[in-house]
Amino acid sequence: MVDHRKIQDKWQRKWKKEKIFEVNVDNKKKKFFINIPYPYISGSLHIGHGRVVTETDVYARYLRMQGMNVLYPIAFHISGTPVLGISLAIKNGDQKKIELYKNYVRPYVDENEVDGIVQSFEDPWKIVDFFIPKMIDEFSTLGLGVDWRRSFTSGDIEHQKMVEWQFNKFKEKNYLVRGKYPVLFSKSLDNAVGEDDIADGDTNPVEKQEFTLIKFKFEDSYIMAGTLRPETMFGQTNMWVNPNVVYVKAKVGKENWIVSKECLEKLKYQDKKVEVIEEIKGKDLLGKTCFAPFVEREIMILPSEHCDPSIVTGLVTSVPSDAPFDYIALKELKDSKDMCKKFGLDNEEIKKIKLIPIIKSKGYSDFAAVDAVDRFKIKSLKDSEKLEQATQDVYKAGHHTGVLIETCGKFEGMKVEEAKEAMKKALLKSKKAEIFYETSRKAISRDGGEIIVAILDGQWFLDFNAKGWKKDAKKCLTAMKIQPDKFRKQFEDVFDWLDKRPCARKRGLGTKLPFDKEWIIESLSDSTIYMSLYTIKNKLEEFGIKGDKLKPEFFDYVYNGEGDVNKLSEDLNIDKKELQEIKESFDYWYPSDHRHTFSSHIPNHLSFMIFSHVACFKKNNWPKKISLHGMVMSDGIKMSKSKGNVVTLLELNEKYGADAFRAFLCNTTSVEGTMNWQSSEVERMKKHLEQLFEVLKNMSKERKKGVVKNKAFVSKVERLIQKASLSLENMDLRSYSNVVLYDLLRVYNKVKEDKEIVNDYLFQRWIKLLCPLIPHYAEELWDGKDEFVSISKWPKYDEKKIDDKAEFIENSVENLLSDVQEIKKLAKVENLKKVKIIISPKWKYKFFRNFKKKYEMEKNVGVLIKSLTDKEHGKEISKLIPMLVKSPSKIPKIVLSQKEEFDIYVEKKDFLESELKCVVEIELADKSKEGKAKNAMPSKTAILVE
RNA sequence: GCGCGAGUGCCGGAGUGGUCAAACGGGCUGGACUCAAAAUCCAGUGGCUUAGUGCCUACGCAGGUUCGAAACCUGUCUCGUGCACCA
Repeated sequence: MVDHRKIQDKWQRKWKKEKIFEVNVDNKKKKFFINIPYPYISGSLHIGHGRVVTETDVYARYLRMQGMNVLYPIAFHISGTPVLGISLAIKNGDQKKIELYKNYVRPYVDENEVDGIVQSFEDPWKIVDFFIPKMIDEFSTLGLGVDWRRSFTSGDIEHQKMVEWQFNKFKEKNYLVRGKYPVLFSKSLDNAVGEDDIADGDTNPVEKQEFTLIKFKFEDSYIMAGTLRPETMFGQTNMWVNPNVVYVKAKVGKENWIVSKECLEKLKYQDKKVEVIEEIKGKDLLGKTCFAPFVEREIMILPSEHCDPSIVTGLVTSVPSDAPFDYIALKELKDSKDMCKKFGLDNEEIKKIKLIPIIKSKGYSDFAAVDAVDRFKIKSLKDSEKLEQATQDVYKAGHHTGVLIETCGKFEGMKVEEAKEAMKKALLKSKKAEIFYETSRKAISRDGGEIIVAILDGQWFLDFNAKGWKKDAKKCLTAMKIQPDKFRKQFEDVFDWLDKRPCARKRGLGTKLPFDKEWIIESLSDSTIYMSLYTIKNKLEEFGIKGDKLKPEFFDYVYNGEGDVNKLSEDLNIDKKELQEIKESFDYWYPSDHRHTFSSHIPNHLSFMIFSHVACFKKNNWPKKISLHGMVMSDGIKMSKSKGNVVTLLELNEKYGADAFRAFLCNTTSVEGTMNWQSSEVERMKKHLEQLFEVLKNMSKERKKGVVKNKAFVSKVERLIQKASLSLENMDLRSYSNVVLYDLLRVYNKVKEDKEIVNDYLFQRWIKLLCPLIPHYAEELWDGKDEFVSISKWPKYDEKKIDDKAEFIENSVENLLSDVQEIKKLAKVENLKKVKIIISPKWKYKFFRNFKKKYEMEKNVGVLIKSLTDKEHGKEISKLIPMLVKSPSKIPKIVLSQKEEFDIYVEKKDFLESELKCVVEIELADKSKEGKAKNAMPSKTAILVE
C-alpha cells in the first residue's frame, strides 16, 4: 500500500526547506504573475476554497515547468462585518455560534484550551490571529506552490496605506460622490448592518422595500397609508384603521401626518423632522372620511384589526377588487351588522360600497380578488395562509399580464409594470405621496436591537458613470483575455449597468476613508488592487520598512513612477536604493497576468478590480487575463453549513490526501463546470492513483536504453504529450488530466514488446506530465537529474514522431482482428483453421483518393457521382458514393496504395497467425476467385474464415 | 420579473455542423486468472437484423435552416444561478 500521507508530508517539507516556490526578480526569465481572490477568514477552509487554489496551482506548476518565473501568492481578507458579527455573537453568549467556533478551533488545539480560545474571540483581531496560520497550513496540505513570504491581510497597515492611496486617487479623479442612501440599520447598534449582523440574516435574508406613502386629506392633516402597489389606486374604496391602536398626529416638515407611533419613530431615521402634536385613537377615526387621490373623492375609514402599527404607517388603503385581503375584510363588515354596531358604523352605508374594477389580467375577471378568493375557497380573514397565497397569485398575474382598464383615466391601457412607476411618479410630483422604506420582515440584530431602514446622508458612493471611467474600463476589458470568452458579455452588461455604489460604511474592520475618518471603506471596495502589494511585500519585510512610512507618495513612485526618488527617500526616510529595488520588483511582476476566480464574482469583485486598476494604474499595468471557474456542490446540493455537507480541507486531507483531490477535481469536471463532490468518486480516484503509482514504480525498475521500434506507440505518446501541453495552455485541466491519468496508461498497457526500452522512453516524461496534477506522487517516483521534478523542464513533444500512417496501420490491423472475431461468432466457427485476407481491388485506391479530394468541397451525392464515375465501375461507384456520404466514418483517413497495404499484411502475417492461432492467407482482390473479394475496400479488407 | 447558464445513455459527464449509437470514468452482465475473493485483463451494455461493415429509434419538448444537426435558429418546458452596498 502507498502511504500518501507520508509522501505528501515529506515532499511538502522538502519544497518548503528548499524554498523552490519563493521567487524573486530574475530578468533572464519571463515572469508570470498569477493570483486568486484572497479568502475571507470565517472558520475553516473547505473544498470551495480548495478548488480555486488547486486549479490555479496546476496551471502555475505547468508554466513553471515551461521555464517561466511564476509568482503565485495568497493573502487573506478580514475587512467588513462578518468577523465583528462573530465577536458580537460570542460576546452576547450566542450558544450556537460558540459551539460552531469551538468545533472550528478543536481540531487544532488541546481540548482544554478550546473554551479559552473561543472566549478570546470577543476581540475580533484574536479571530484573525488564530485562523490565519491555520489557513496557511491547510492550503499548504494541498501541495500548492505558493510564495508565502508575500502574504498579508487586508487589515495590515501596508494594505491600509495602499487603500488610502487608492481612495485619494478616486477622490482626485472625482470618482466619489456623496448622497442619501437607505440602509438596513440597527437601532441598538446605532449603525448600518449587513447580513452578518442580523439574527438569522444568512438563512432568512432581510430586504429593503420601497413603499409609496399616499396622502389622504383629513381635516387639517393627512392620513398616510403605505402601499407597494400604487397602480391600484383607482380601485380604492375605503381606508383601514386599527381601532385598537393609538396613532399620532405629528408635524412632519410643513405638513401634519397621521401615522402609527412606530412609524413616526422610523421617519426620524428616514431624513424627516417630526414633532408630535397629539395622539389620535384609531377608533375615533371610524366612520369618518378622508380624501383619496386618483379616485378624487371622500372614502370612509373602516376598522381592521389586521393593520399592524409596526408595519409602515399602520394605516392601509383598501382596494377590494384586486386585494383578496381587502375584499374579505370588507365583505365581513358588510355581512355583520353586529360588527358595524360595535364600531358605531352604519351597515347600510357600508353595503353601498361597490368594488371598482381596475386591472384586467390573464386568467382573471376584472375582479381578480373575488376570483382568487373563490378559487382558494377563502371564508374569512382567519384563512391567512390561503389569503397570502391568493394575494401572491393575483399579484403575479397582474404584474406580468395585467393591463389597466378605462376606470384608470389617463393610465388606461398601460401595463401594470409600467403603471406602477408612472403613477408613483405622478403622485410624487404632485406632492400627493412620499417614499418610505420598510424591512421585508421583522428582524433584530445579533444584540437584540430592532432592525429598520434608515436613510443615511453623506453616504460615499463610487460613481461608475463619472466622466471617462467606464470608457477606460471598457478599453481594459477589450484588451483582456477572458477565459472562457463566453463570460465577456456578462462583463460588458455589468459595466453598462454599474451606476453608483456605496463604498463605505460606519462599521466593520478595514481602512478608514483618509479624508473622512468616520467612514470605513467597505470590504468589496478595499480589495480591488491588493494584488499589487504581493509584488513588494517581501521587499518591505526584507528592508524592515514599517507600514506607516507608506505615504501616498510612496505608491505614486513605486506603482506609477511619479515623483523624485531622492526627495522621496528624504521625505519618507527610506533608503533610496531600497526604494528603487522595491520599484524594480513591482515593475518586474506587475501587471497581473492571470486571475483565476469564481464566475459569480463578475458583477462585483472582478468588475471593480478592472475599474480600480484603470483608475489607479498606468495602462501597461492593467490586468491581462481572467479565468473563471464554476461552483462547488457536495452530494448534488449546494454546500452550506445548515445542510451539514461542507467538506473541509482538514477532512479532505485526513481521508483522501492532496493528490486524490487534485486529480478528482481536475478530472471530474471542466474548469467552468460545477464540481460535484462525491466521496465515493474521490475514493475511486484515490485507488486509481495508487494503481498508477504501482505501474510507474514497476516501470522505473525495468528500464533499458534503446530505440522504441513501435512507431505507432511512439506516435501516440508524442501526440498525447502534445495534447496535454495544449490542454494546459488553455487551462483545460480536464482534458489534460484525462491524458495523463488514463490515455497514457491505456496506450502503455497495449504495448507488449520491448517493454524495458519502452519504459525508459516513457517513464520520466510521464512523471513530468503528471507533476502539475499530482506533484507528491510525481516527486516520490522521480529519479531525474534535477532535484525536484516540480522545477524540471516540461517534456517537449517531437512533432516529427507523430506518425499518422503508423497509427493508421496499427488501427487497420486491430480492426481486422476484431472483425475476424465477429465473423467467427456469426459464422459459428468454433476453432479457426484458416483466415483469408483479401486486399481491395486496385481501381478502388485511385477512386478513394479522388473521392476524398472531391468530398472536401462537394457533399452533394448526385454531383459527386457525376464527377467521379467511370465506364468500367460505374455501377459500383454509384453505390459506393451514397454510402460514403451517408456515413463518412467509412472513408479511410489515409488511402495507401494497394502494394503498401499488401506488404503490411504480409509483414504482419506472423503476428496475425499468432493472434488468431490459425493459418492466414493474403491475396489481392484482382487475383482472387472469392465472390466477397469485390467488397474489399482500401484499409478494409474482405475476410473469409474457415 | 429581468439577466446568465444548463438539460445527452443505468449514473457522472465529453462532444458545438459530418470519422457519433456518442470520448473518458463509474455501474451492471459474461469470460480469463484464483481454492475463493479483491485487484487486473478481455468482451458486452438502445432495438432489430446479418458470415461482418445493414436498418430503425435516440441527445428536455415542438418546429425551422441544411445534402447533413446532439451541435445553428425560433418557440416552449424544467432546473440552477445573479439581481447591488453583501463578502
